[in-house]
Amino acid sequence: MRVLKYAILGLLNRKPMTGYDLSKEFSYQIGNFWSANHSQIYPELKRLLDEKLVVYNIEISGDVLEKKVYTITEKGRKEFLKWLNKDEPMEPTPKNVFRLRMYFSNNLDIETRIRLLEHQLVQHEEKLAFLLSEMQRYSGVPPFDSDDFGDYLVLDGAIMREKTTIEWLKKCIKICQSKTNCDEERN
Amino acid sequence: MRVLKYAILGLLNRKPMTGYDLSKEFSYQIGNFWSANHSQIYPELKRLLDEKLVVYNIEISGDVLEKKVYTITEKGRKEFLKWLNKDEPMEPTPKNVFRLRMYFSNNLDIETRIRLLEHQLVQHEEKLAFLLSEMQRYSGVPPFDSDDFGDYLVLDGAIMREKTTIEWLKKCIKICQSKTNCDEERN
DNA sequence: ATTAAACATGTAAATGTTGACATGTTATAT
DNA sequence: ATATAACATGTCAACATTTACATGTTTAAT
Repeated sequence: MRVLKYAILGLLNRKPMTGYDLSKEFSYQIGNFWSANHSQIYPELKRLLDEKLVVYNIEISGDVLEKKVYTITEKGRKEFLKWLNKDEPMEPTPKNVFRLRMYFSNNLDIETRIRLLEHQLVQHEEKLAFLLSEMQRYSGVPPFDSDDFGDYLVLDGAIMREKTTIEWLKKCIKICQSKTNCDEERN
Repeated sequence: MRVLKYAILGLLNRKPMTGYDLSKEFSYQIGNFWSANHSQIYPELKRLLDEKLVVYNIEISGDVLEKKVYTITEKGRKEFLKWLNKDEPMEPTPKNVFRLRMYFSNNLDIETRIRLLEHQLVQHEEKLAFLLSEMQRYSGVPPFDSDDFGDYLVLDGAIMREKTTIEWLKKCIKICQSKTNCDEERN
C-alpha cells in the first residue's frame, strides 16, 4: 500500500520541507489519522529520492548544519494525484485495545470497569478540548481549493469522533453504575 | 505489547477452541476492534503453548482429521486477568487512509470528492445495517458477568461510531455540493 | 458419484512500525 | 558562560502484520 509514501508526497506537494519538518507535521492535524516516526521517514525519503519522486536542496542553518529541504517532482505529483483519485473499498475497522478490554470486561470488578472507563473519559475530554481549540481558527468552510479545506473537514470529523467516543464512555459508565446502585439497595 | 496474545487468551477463557475457530471469531463481533489472520494465530498459539499459557487436546473430526482444541491454563488465566486490569493511557488516534485522502482533497475535482465520499457512505451504511441487525438479539443490557456484557457494550460503541462516520460523510458531501450549486448559479 | 464450500493447520517472504542507538548543531533562557 | 530545549539526520533490531505458498479432510449440495 505504501501509504506513508503518499502522505509524504501530499505534504511536500503543499510546500518543500525537511524530514524533520515532516516528522513534526505528524504531530499536527494529519496526526489524527496518520503518523510516522523519523526512523520511518528518513528511509522513505531516501526511497522516494531513488524513485525520482522528490529532490532535495541543501540549506545551511547557522554556520555548518546542513538541512535537506525536499521538493516534490513532476513525476511525484503525478503519482500522488493518481493515488488520490483512487476509489478504494472501506478499510477494516481500526484496532482498539481499550475496546478489546471492554469486550472482556465481564471478567473485571464493576469498580475496575468504572475506573478504566473514567480514565479513558478524561483523556478523550482533553483531546476534544484540544481539537475544539484548533477549530477556533476557522470561521467557516475554507476555500475549496486551499490546503485548509481538507484540514477543516478532517478536523471536524475528528471532533465528531471524539464526541461520540465520550458519549459511549459515559453510557458505559452509567450502565456499570446502575449495577453498583442495585447492589447497594439490596444490602 | 503482544495484544494478540491477550485477545487469544481472552477468547480461550470463554471456551476451548481450535486455531480455526479463533480465526473465525475475528470475523465476528471482536473483529470490530481486533483481528488477525490464521498465519498469525497458529504461530502465536505455538508460542502460548511454549509459555504454558494454553494446552491442547486432539479431537478427531470424521475419520482422520486431527483438530487441536486449545484450552487456557491457570497460568494463562492469571496473565490474562493481570493484563485486563491494567489501566493504560489512551492510544494514538487510529490510522485511516480515507481521511488522509480527504485531508489532501483540495487537489481533487469537486465531482471526484463527492464520488469518493458517496462510495464510502454506502459502505458505512451497509456496515451500520449489519451492526443493527446484530443488536437485534439483545433486548437490554446482558448480565454484568456474562460474556454478552462486553459484546453488547462494544457493539453499541461500533454502532455509534458508524452513525457518526455516516453523519460526517453526509456533511462533507453537503459542503462539496454547495460548491457545485454555487458554480452552476454563476453559469 | 462428483464437486464446491467450508473445515483445518501450518510456513515463508515481504512489508510496516516502533523503540533504541548514535551523533552533532543552533537558539534560547538563565 | 553555560545549560537546556529544540533542531537535524541517520541506522538497527525487534516486533507486528499481510500476502502468498502449501497441503489435506469433511460436509453439503447437485
